[in-house]
Amino acid sequence: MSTNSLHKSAVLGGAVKEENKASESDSGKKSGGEEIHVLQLEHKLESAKSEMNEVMEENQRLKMCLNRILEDYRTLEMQYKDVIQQEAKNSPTTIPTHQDHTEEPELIALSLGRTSSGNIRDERNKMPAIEKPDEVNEGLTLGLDCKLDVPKTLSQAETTSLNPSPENSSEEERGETRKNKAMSNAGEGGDDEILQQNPVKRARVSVRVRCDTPTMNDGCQWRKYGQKIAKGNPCPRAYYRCTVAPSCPVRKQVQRCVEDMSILITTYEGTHNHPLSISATAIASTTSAAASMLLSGSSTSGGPSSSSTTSNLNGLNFYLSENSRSKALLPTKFINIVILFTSDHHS
DNA sequence: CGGATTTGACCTGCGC
DNA sequence: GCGCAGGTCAAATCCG
Repeated sequence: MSTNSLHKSAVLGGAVKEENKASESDSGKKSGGEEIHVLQLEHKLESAKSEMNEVMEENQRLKMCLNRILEDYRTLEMQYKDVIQQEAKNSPTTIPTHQDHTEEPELIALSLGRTSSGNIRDERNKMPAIEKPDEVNEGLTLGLDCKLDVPKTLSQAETTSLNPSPENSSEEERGETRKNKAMSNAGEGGDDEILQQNPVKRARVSVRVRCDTPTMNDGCQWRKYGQKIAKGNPCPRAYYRCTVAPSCPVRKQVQRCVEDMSILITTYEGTHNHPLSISATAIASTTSAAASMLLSGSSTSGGPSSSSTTSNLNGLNFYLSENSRSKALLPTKFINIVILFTSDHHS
């Protein structure tokens, strides 16, 4: 995970040495009239050193982050196995298999890690057909992929179409305009139709960071596609779309907090269907871990309809809340997970 | 000149 | 049914 950063620091270190050599040889040959040049080189050396230190610090943070995630994963894995064993003991004939978790009502499932994108079909494709190689889709993609599973009454065919897999989510990204969706709502089955028929809830992760820059550098490439003045907040809300991969369904909203203008609220929606950069992976995995922790807690204490759950993990404050439109003016199809960065963890 | 951003118009969902 | 607000589109504009 952090090997690229390590490599980066190694390369940086090499560059520093090179410059150091150069400055030494220069100072030996040249006269005092070129001291300015030597000073410039020393200045560069200092800046390179500080940059290297920053990279090393980032490496340390990423390592710690990875360790935390691995620990969480192992803990959850153990708990999962225990639950399986207990359920198998209690009612071995009636308990559904856990691969088929769609039969458990109100269960929130969060996937972290490999996502099998399946076949990205290209019906009604208006965008340039950029065929993604399978190995990209099968690569390690870290992202938030949360869903509320549907009640038992739904058929298997329906439940399989519910999963917000990249196949489904990418369908939104095939250049299909909302106009076309509206026109096709009566006939063809699109995401919106599915969502209307079935109460699938996608996760939205809000990251609140004290940040002076217009946007938080999260390692991804984004393209702005809209801006709105939201009610109750004079600061405009900007809408961004991930442009790392042409079919990536991930979007984010960026808005300043109305109470504290120095706080930047970045809301991520969707799952990346492409490999992420190191810093992006760190953020995605952190949010996923937080969401996993919170969702698992809330699902056992009354389900996601409960108002909110708060927790703390290594200096990060998390709370999970399902926004109802009347309260937060957000679509009810989303579960909103808010992450407060109380320390300067933003990249 | 191509890609990114801006911005007004339009669509959709929800509450009354 | 109407109005409002959020979200998206796409033409115009900007910028490197």
